[in-house]
Amino acid sequence: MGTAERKIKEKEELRELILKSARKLFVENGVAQTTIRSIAKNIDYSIGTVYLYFKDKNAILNELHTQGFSELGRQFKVLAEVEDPMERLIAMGRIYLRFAVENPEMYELMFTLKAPMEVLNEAKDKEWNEGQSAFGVLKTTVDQCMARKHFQGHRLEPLTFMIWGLVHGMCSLHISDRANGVKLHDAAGIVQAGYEEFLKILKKL
Amino acid sequence: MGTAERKIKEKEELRELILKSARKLFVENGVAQTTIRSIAKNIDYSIGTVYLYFKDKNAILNELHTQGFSELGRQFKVLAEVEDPMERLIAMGRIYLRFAVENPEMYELMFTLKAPMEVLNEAKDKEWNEGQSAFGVLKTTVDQCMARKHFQGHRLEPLTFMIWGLVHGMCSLHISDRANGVKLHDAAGIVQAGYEEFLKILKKL
DNA sequence: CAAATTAAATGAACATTGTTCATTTATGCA
DNA sequence: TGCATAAATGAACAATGTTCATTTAATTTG
Repeated sequence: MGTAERKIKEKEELRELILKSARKLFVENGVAQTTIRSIAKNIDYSIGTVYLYFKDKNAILNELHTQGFSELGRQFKVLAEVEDPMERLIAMGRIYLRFAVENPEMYELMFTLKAPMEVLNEAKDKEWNEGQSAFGVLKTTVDQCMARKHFQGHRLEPLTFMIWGLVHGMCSLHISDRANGVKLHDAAGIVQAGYEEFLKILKKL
Repeated sequence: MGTAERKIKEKEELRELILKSARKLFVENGVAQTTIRSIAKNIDYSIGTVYLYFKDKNAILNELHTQGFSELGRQFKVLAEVEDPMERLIAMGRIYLRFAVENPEMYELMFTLKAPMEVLNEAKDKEWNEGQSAFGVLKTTVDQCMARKHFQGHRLEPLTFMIWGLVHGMCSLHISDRANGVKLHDAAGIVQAGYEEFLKILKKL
């Protein structure tokens, strides 16, 4: 069945095209400003066609949110070369920060917006795998740091959450425009500067 | 002119009524689910009346966002009694965390949602006073800690931003439903637990 | 106090959105 | 070529933010 295979491939290609278009518009104009109509228009298909490939707008958001985690994970790949877990932890934070600052719309989709998570809420027993595995990677690294006698007296899970929160919080304040009041630095600079302070603390732990 | 005064007061009262209704609906059903229509219906006025008192929906969001800062500021009042700046810093964090966990919708309005900030973007040279003064309070406390030889080798502004980010980040992850994957604790518990880890670190600085 | 003027309130109407679905068009097969 | 299936369409609906001509109420004035 050569034709059947081709059709499946074609369907997959259109699906990808929709996602690509959606993403482009998100990045250019923001998630809120991107409508199903604008996505459809962008690829010269009708509104209805988009709904043939995605249940609703949230499904698109969720898919892109997953793509975001794939990309962040890809950027994390270089960390495998870093032997020392503490160094790896530090490098991981840097990559995370850079990703957030360079891809604010994607970051919002991944860590802030409720919409992409509603897909999970609808289907019972669905879990946020992306987040859990990302958290798992961080936790493993922190655990390895602890094995080397760092973070003595700390509890693994809450400490990991705190570190995640620290990095996420600075990104989040920056992206939601709340870090503007801190004027001594350019918008993205304060995030980096804040991280440097964290590193000074890390050295002591 | 007694009548003129009364009219001004009446106008102010209806304005407050709209805000009160809006806030009630926000807290009950979430910001996204609260429409101008539902606000109007809730107080038995027409849609148009709401627009007589507020330019648009963002103006209502902005006003409530400001109310949120007033309330958080009120809760911070007890901190005046805490002499030691480090203790004060710790207590401030606790109050902040509790406020966020107890008032998630308000917190989102204050620190996450873009809409209430758009009011500022429209009018040039307007600043985010609420955020800046809140940041200022935190900065002053950190500065006093530094005067007592804590945080040696750190820079005031970036360190303050880092601490704010740390606390905000955990709240933000919790509220946006991203802390669910961390299963060993109940939803709000992980935020507290994370903060405890931060305190362990603080003791050493 | 009645008429006129001003202020306040109304809700129909519009534009924009997400979403659905009966209809049309294209495609693959006998 | 005709038929059955798949894909695509876009009109139409409901919900939303917003506007504005009209109505209603209140106040002032002669």
